[in-house]
Amino acid sequence: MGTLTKASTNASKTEQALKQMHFVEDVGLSFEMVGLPRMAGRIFGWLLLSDPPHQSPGELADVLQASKGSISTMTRLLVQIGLIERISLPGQRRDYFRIKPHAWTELTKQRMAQITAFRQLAERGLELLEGENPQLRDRLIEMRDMHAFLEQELPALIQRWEDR
Amino acid sequence: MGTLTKASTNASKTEQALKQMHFVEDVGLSFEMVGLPRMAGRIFGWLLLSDPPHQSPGELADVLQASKGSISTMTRLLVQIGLIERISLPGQRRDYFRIKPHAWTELTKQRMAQITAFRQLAERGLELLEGENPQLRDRLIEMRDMHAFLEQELPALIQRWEDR
DNA sequence: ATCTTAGTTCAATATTTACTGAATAAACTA
DNA sequence: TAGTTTATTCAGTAAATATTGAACTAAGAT
Repeated sequence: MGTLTKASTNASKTEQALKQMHFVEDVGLSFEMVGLPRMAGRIFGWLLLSDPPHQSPGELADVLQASKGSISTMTRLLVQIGLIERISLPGQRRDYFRIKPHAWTELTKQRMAQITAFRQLAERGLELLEGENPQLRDRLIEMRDMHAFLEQELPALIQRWEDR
Repeated sequence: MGTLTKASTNASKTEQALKQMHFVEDVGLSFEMVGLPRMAGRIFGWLLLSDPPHQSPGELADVLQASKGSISTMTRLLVQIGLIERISLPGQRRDYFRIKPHAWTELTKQRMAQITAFRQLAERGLELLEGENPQLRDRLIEMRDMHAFLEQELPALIQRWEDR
């Protein structure tokens, strides 16, 4: 665990644990910035550091000092949006959660759905302004075209990432 | 205003107005999906359809049936994140709001900041796992690399859009 | 200068969202 | 089967956020 060689030359265990919890807290805040619940971020943050990488709901409730109910709800959400997955290990009794490999490409694909939604919205707007002064339509044309552009280009970008 | 030639062959004015309000409501919902206040979305939605494209706070409060305070707060927010701008017309008395040209590239740049934040978070995580089993570090390496990739590639993509 | 109209600020309120904890269910253990 | 452990559901509560409306400010009109 030591930063240098073996045991603790510098950071004590509790110091390290404190830094970890600070990290977890900050992931929570970042999730809020993106419109997701803070507790979902805390769970994700802990799963980024935990050893082993898979943790049971009980363990999560324990280290994050959250209720089981909260853990249950938030893991369900995280599974649903594709950031974590539920795994059941061979011999072991129950199941665990871990960060889904390629979680981030999942999230980007998620955003694609939003982009599509905005493009469709722009198209609905254009129907409403059908026959109107072209100047009035420009706003919506830009909105539609921009999102159509991203809809076309992002998958290629993701592909490049996956093939890297 | 008619969909076909001049006056109303089909949709009456109130029908049209209803559809417009439905559209405005849906933009509000879409904004919520992205983590912005619904009222900000309503304002933006109305500014996508309004004739003229610039509207005064009073007009906004009026059509959206919201309080002046709400309009004031939300226009401030929208200006701040770069989606709308305040304009003051030559002869006219006060100022108006309209959708900022290139509002959408602004928003995309905004998201760049989030991506940077996540990359930095991943790097902090890696420092915490320094010297640990490489398998444990993989999660954070993927997170860092993915965001670094986007940080590098998105500006080029936006550039291509602007040069189109 | 006074009146009128329009906009902003901010404290109070309403609404929404996150979180907890008790009750319930499910699954292994003995 | 009864007992133990662990997870889920859900109603209630706490906390955060959005929204209103009254008081204040500023600027044009008379």
